[in-house]
This record gives sequence, structure tokens and C-alpha cells, in this order.
Amino acid sequence: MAKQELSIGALGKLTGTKVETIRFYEKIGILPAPARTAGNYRSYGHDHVRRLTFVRRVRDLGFPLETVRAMLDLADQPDRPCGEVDALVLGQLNEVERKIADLERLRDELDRLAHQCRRGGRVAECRIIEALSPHHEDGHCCP
Amino acid sequence: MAKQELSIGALGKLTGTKVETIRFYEKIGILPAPARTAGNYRSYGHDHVRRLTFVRRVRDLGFPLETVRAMLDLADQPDRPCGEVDALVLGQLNEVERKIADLERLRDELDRLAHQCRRGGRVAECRIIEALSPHHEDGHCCP
DNA sequence: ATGGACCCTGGAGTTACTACAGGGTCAAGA
DNA sequence: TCTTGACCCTGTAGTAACTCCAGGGTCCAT
Ligand SMILES: [Zn+2]
Ligand SMILES: [Zn+2]
Ligand SMILES: [Zn+2]
Ligand SMILES: [Zn+2]
Repeated sequence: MAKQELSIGALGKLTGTKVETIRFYEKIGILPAPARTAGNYRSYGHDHVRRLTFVRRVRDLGFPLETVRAMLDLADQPDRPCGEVDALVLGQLNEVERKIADLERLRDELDRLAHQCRRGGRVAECRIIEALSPHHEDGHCCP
Repeated sequence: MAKQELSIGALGKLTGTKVETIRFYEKIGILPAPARTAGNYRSYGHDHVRRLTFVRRVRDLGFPLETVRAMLDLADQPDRPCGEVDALVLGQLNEVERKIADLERLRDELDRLAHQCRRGGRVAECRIIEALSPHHEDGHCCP
């Protein structure tokens, strides 16, 4: 492969992306289809490296692919106002903060649950199972 | 529907589960197939209410369905030692703590990113886009 | 010329649901 | 009695973002 031209495997190594993922991004239009060699191998250049690196960075920040697409669009139109970019980042920040709060509540519940078990007993006496089981008697639920 | 017998919709309301989800749980063997009425409607009793409530509680704690299945198995065999239950809970606790740590790192990065944008500019000068873009020059990546 | 590392396409599998489409059932009101 | 609307049935396909596989081709070195 010529200088400045990368095979799909080389591009993957360079960007920390699996080969299948690169082909997937091409199929859904996140990455443009590259040139092909005589043997029908994909052949990537600098623009592809730049674009895929950008995509991976944004993905690693937890943005969905739809947002990646929006950011690529914005990055390609330098004259648009950049408030939209800011809004995307703030939206993701909120999302992440919401998820953290959810998981912290979950962690507290699991922690309480974990302390219920005095190990060594049988399932029949397990407080964890008990705590998870509904105390449901006849007539409690069904009118 | 007779006393003590619930339609799928009533069971859903009682347990906070969508009708489709209940049918899905039946298909994958999480819930046993209930009796049917003359008109071929599913007809649920107390055991179903108890079991589905248990499933939902475990799911709400973030356990995957595979673990739900394991817990149901354990709950059905009261003579097994309960260390296994404890292990499942501790495993999930670790998992949740790992996710929280990941998200906190993400939040910090997003927070830094959000402060880069002095709003009102054009995308061309946006520091967010710049921060996400690789500084990739010719010869930098390709041997 | 032959072996192994790499590449190709197309399709299926993953998780835990959710959303139809195209029908049947049931109870209540006019 | 008829009809209307809420509910139920099955079966299939769609979601997010990949990941894996089968069954083949290409390339390079020995
Ligand atoms: Zn226990
Ligand atoms: Zn009941
Ligand atoms: Zn900006
Ligand atoms: Zn390069």
C-alpha cells in the first residue's frame, strides 16, 4: 500500500477501532467510502484518519451516533453559529449527570441489600431473597 | 374474569409492566405460561403476581435478565446455600460502582469541554470542535 | 507455490424490550 | 340487538451500536 494510504486494519490500529466497526460506520454513512486498491481493498488517507478519530472521541464521551452525525455536519459548515455545538455538549452533560444520580441511588440500594445476607445460611432464610420477594397475600392485589 | 384472576393488562398495571413485556417474559421463559380463558385470554393468579414483582424489582436494581433467571432458580430451591445470592449482589454492586466511576470521569471531561465554548462565535472558531478534532498532520500517522 | 495474515461481502446475533399489523373478544350503552 | 370501543391474540420487525461468522479472495515471504 502506497505511502499515506492505510489498509482498514492499519486505520483500526491507529484509531483504536475494530475493523468491523469501521465498515459499519461506512455502511451507515458516518465515514465516506474510501478508494479501493486493485485488489478491492479499502485505502484510507489522512482525512479518514482525522474523521474517524473525531468520531471515536465523541463516542468515547458517550454521545450517541445521531449526535456524532450532527457534530460532523456542524464541523463541516464553519459559518454556522456554534451555539448548537454548545447545546449538544450541555445536553450530554445533563444526561451523564442524570445517569450518575440514578446509579448512585442504585448503589445505595444494593449496598443495603448486600448487608442483609448473613452468609452461610440456606436460601430459605436468605434476607436478600426475602427483601426482593413481594409480601403478597391472597386478596391483596386482586379485587 | 373470575376473582383472583387477572388479565394481562391488569397484571401489567399492578406490577408496572407493559403488556408486551409480560408476553416477552413468557416467551423467554422468565414467566410461566398462564392458564387461558374460553376466549384465549391469559389469566394470571397470585403466583404470577409474586413472580413478576420479584423480576421487576431485580431488574430495577440493574441486574441483567440472565441474573434474574439465576435468582429465580435459587429462590425456587430453598435448600441451596445462599452464598450464591450474596455473590450475585456483590457482583452487581461492583459493576454499578465501576459504571459510576466511568461516568464521573466522563462528566469531568464534558464539563471542561463545555467551558471551552465562548458562545456566539462561528463553528470555525469553536473551541469544542477544535478540542475534539485531531491535530493530525501529513506524515504524523502514516509511515 | 504455499502458508498465514490480512481483506472482501452479506447476514445473523447481542440486550431488553417496543411497536406495529391484522385480526379476535367482551361488556356496555342506544 | 347492534355497535362501539377497550382490551386481547399472534407473529414479525425495529431499536443502539456494534460484533461475529461463513465462505471466500489477496498479498507477501519463504
Ligand atoms: Zn443470603
Ligand atoms: Zn393477588
Ligand atoms: Zn463553540
Ligand atoms: Zn496520516
